[in-house]
Amino acid sequence: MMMSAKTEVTPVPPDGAELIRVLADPLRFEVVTLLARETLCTTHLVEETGARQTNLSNHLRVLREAGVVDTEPCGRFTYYRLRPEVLTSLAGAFAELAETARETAATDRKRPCP
Amino acid sequence: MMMSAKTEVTPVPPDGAELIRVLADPLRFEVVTLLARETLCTTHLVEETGARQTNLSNHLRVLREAGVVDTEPCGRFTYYRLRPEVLTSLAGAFAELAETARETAATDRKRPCP
DNA sequence: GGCTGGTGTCAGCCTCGGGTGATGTGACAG
DNA sequence: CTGTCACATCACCCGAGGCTGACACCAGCC
Repeated sequence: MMMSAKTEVTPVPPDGAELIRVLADPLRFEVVTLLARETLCTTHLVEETGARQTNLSNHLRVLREAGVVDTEPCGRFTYYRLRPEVLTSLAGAFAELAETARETAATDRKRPCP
Repeated sequence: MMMSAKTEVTPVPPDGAELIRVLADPLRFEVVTLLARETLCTTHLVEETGARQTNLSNHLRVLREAGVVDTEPCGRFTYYRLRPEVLTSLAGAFAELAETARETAATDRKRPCP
C-alpha cells in the first residue's frame, strides 16, 4: 500500500495523569521549556542540555508518543515543535482544580469524622 | 524554649520542577483531586482510594513537605486541606509556557541547522 | 560508489521511589 | 489504667524507568 507523506498526525490521547507523568522528568521538562521558546532539532537539544544524543532521543520519543511535540524532518535533521494546546489544557485543568479548592476552603467544606 | 504549638506554617519552597514530580504520582494526584472538593482526614482517604493507611501516610508526608497540603489536627484525627495557591501558580506557569509556545509557533521561530 | 554526520532503536545495567509490615505514640472510651 | 483507634515513622523489598553503549538507518558530500 502507498504511504503518502502522512506525518502521522498523532492521535494524541489526552490522558491527564499520563501527561503529568511525562512532564515530571527533569530532562523532559527542560526540553519542553526550550522548545517553548524555539523550534529545535536534536543536535541543538544535545548542546543545550548536555545530555547524550541517545538519552535525548529516548525522551523525545516519550514526548512524541504523549502528543506533546510534533516532528518535522528537514534533510538529515529533525525539528521538534511543541504543541501549545497540550500545555493549555493542562493549565486549564490545574486552574479548575484550584478554583474548586478555593471554593472548598472558602465555605470550609469538610466531611465529619465518623 | 520552643515557642508554643505553632502549626509550622510550612515554608513552602515553591520549586516548580519538584512540584510537578510530587503531583505526577497517580495516588497523590487522586488525593489532591479528592481534597480539592472536600477537606478530609486520613481515614476518609483510605476509604476513598482503597490504599493502605501506611501508604497514604507516606504520600501525605510528601504532599505536606512540598507545601501542597496543610494539616489541622482534630482530636485523634488529622484533617488535610489543599492549598489552592500552589495549584494556581502551577496553572499559571503552564499557561505562560503555552503562551510562549504559541508565539513561537505563530512566528515560526526556529534555530537554523548548523 | 564509499564515507560522514544526524537520529532512531534495542538490550542491559542500576538507581530511585512506591508499596508493605512492624512498631511507636497520642487521644479518647470504658 | 487498659484497650483501641487514628496516624506517623522506619526498614525493607522490588519493579518501573532513566541512562548508556552498540548498532542500524538514511541523507548528503566526496
